[in-house]
Amino acid sequence: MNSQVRQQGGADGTVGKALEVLDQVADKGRPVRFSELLAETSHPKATLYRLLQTLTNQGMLAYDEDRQTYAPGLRLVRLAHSAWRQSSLAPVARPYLTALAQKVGETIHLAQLDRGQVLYVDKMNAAEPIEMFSQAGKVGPGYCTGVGKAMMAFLDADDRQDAINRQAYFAHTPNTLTTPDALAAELDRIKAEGVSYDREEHEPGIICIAAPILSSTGRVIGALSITTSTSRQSFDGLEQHRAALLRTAQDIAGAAESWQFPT
Amino acid sequence: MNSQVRQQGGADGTVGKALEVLDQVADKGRPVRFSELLAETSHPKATLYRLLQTLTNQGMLAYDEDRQTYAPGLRLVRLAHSAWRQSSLAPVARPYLTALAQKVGETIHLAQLDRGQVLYVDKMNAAEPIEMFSQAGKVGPGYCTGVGKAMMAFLDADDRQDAINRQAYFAHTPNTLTTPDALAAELDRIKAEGVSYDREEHEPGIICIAAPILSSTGRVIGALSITTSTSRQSFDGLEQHRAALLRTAQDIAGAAESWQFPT
DNA sequence: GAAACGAGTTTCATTATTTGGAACCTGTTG
DNA sequence: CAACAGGTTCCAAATAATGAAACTCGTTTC
Repeated sequence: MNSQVRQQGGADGTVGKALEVLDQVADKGRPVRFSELLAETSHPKATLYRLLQTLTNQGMLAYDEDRQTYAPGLRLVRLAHSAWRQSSLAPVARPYLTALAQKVGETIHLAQLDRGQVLYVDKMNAAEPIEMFSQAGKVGPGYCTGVGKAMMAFLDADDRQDAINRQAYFAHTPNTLTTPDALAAELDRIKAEGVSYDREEHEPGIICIAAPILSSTGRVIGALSITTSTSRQSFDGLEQHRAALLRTAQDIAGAAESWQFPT
Repeated sequence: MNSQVRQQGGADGTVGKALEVLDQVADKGRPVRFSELLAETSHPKATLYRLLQTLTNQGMLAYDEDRQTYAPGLRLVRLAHSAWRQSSLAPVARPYLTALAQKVGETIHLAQLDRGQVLYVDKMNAAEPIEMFSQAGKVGPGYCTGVGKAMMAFLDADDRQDAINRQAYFAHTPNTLTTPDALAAELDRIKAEGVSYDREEHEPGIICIAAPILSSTGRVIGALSITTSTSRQSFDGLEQHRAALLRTAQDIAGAAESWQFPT
């Protein structure tokens, strides 16, 4: 039913269940009725009811009395504000992204890895002005995006295997890698080469070149990509930007390193 | 110690406690150590430890092994993406804000009420490009901001009283209203007049004019403000924008009304 | 207009989870 | 090397979550 990756393995207690419900509501992308959630969940009526009550009570969900629907609550927006500022690369990387976007004239994505999935934390659309949350916070698959593969390639063995296992391997296009083995092989190539490509593996006509952002100790902290469409640019065109991309990735890594919070 | 408003009255069960801890970490605004949290909380060591474990496990917190610190996790960013799109006025209001910002050439804020506090969901800075989460998600006090007072003024009796009770009444400036009675009186005036003002009540030199955004049934769904500084504009200058402000508020209300999700 | 229905809410004895004091690690400091 | 501080784990007692069933209340059906 859901071609996305499963995320929370084991439920840790009540909190885990509550957050699972929260995700369920959020994933819907629109206000949901109690019964709709009930149909999808394994929890009995009363349990689901109380979980929703608690979450609503806490402002994590908003309940529309008129329509009898639940939607993600504003408290999340408040919390995310902190999360974005602290745990994401975005604030630090902003200036570098801007510079790169202007230089290459293509769309730049900044992403981080969240449980095997790609979480876009910033986007720069050379031409148009920035779109807020409409882009930051979006998630995408790890196995068929440039940034996803770039980050996975540089994980250590355990985490890498874990990430490989979490993928959904849905064939979005004829070029999509659809087996763990194929992905693993591609990751090896990427690690050797230093950059990854999306060869229309996610959406037809969309290609990109991506590079990981690595800390001085070699840990993956994010990735950066230059995206374009086959109608605008050839693959060779992207290749031209390789140096600038790698340079920017390094710059961001450096900035992130030095800008650790004052303790 | 904390001059802000208390938010979650009673703890609902384990989930409530976990979210309380989450807030605590988020409010710090920087990575925190276990012991630092322990010192502030009433929970015993073991309990706090397990709550943090659970939250980290779930991706609501991120744990930095090297530094042994906790920070809000990326899962929040993902969730907030949904929340912002669904529960906030921002996506609908965007075009109207842009138009208004260009017309008046001042900073525009769009806010909603979250438990007596003002939550800014969008901002338009006529001149500069938009800053992402750095503005959206920010919270402010209700009793001494234009948008806060505008929203409170149009709540129904119960909610209004509740909101009045939740305020901290800290005297940020000599003009700040510091008693529930003074605030109530001001709210009456605002309700009669239709717009509210911030007369340097929050920050010296900063003034604004704000209007509520009301649904067709009269429910408060948000507020809108035009902000400037005394050095740039007089009070009368702001007054000039009253009509445009009210007009925009109405337009947004209309747009929000018709753009309810397809059920 | 009564009866059946569907969606949501509450009850209560049972069961499973959370609790927290204290003991236990483990790397640091005097 | 002993004392220590910041973390982590144990386990019996206390508490909170569970879920089948009963109950509202507003609709639809006969």
